[in-house]
Amino acid sequence: MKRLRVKKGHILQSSGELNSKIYHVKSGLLRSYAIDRKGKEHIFMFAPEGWVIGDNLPPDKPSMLFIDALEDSTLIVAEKNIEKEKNAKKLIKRLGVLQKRIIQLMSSSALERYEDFIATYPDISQRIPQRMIASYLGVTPEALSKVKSKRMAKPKGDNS
Amino acid sequence: MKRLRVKKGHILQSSGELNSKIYHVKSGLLRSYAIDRKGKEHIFMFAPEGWVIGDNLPPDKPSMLFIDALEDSTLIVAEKNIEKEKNAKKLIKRLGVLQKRIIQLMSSSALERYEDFIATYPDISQRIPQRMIASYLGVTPEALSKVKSKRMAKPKGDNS
DNA sequence: AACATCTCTTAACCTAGATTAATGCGCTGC
DNA sequence: GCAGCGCATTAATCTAGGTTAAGAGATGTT
Repeated sequence: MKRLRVKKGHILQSSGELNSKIYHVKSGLLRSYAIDRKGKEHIFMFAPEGWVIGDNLPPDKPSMLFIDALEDSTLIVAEKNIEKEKNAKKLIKRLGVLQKRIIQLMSSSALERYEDFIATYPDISQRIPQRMIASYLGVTPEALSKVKSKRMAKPKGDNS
Repeated sequence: MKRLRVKKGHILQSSGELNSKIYHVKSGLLRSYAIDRKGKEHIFMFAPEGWVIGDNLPPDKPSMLFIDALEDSTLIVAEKNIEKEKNAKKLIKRLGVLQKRIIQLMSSSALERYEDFIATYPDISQRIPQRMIASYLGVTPEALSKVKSKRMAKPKGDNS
C-alpha cells in the first residue's frame, strides 16, 4: 500500500503477469489495454484522478491487460487481497459499467458509442490522442475521424 | 431468501424495475437480456444450474436487464444487499468474465466468438435455439448460420 | 388433419466499418 | 534549420455482417 510516482509512458503491468496490483490514481492518467493476436491494441479503460484501475481477475490468475501511464501520475499501489474483501459496493458499480459497455458494443454504432463516451468522460477526451479513443470504442482511428466529421454536419453539442 | 419455481417463459424481472433480486439457479435455465431502442434483443448472459444471475447494478439503480426462464426452473431468490457484502471473490470472478467478453467483442470475429462460446458452454448450446446464441454473440441468426456452415467446411471439433 | 407459428437455412443485396494509401501537420532531436 | 516520426484526416477500395426475402422443417393448437 505504498505511494508511487511514474512518468508518462511507464508500463506498470504487462499481460501474463501474476503479481498484478490495484492502482489508485491520485493524479495523472492511466489506462489498461489488451493486445490481440494480430497485435492490435484495445483499450479497456481509462483511469484519471480518483479512479482505481487493475485487471479485474482473481489474484491467482495471470493478467489479461497491460497498464501504463498516459501522463505523469501519482498512485497508491495496493495488493488485490486487501482491496478485495473490503467494499463490494465498488465492485458492483464496476460490474455495472462493464455490463453497460457490453450491451453497447452489441447494440450501438460507432457514432452512438462516441457520443456516449464524450458524455461520460468529457474531460478525458481532451487529454488523450484520438486514436486511443478509437481503441477504447473498438474502431479504427480512420473510422472515428469519419464519425466526427459526420457529427460536425449535424451538431448536437460540440465538444471540439 | 425463498425458494421459487417458475415455468419456461416466465419473466422474473423487467428493465426499469427497482426491486431487482439475485437469482440462484438450482435447476433449469435463465437468461438476462437487454432490448435496444430498435426493439432488438441482446442476451447478456445465460444461467444454468449452479449459476447466479441478476443485473449487475447497485440495489438503488433501476435494472437495465430483463430476466426470464428458458426452461422450467427452480430458484433461490435473494435480496441484493445480503449477497452483496458476502463474497467479493465471486464478484471479481464475474468481473473477469465481463472483461473477457468486452475484449472479445472488440477484437474477435463472429466465428471466433462462436468457437469460444461452444468451448465455454458446450452443454448450453444444445438447450437453446440458435437465435439466442446469435443474440448472445452480438450477431444476427442469419450471420450465425453462415458462420456455422463456414465451420463445417474446415471442421476442427464438431459439436453438432 | 389442417393450420398457424416458430426456427433455421440459403441467397441476393446493402451498408458500417476495416484496410490501404496519400497528405499535411506538429512534435522532438540532431 | 531540417530530418524524422507519430498523429489526424481524407479518399478509394474491400469485406464481415446486416437486411430482406423466401422456403423447409418443426412444434403446437383447434
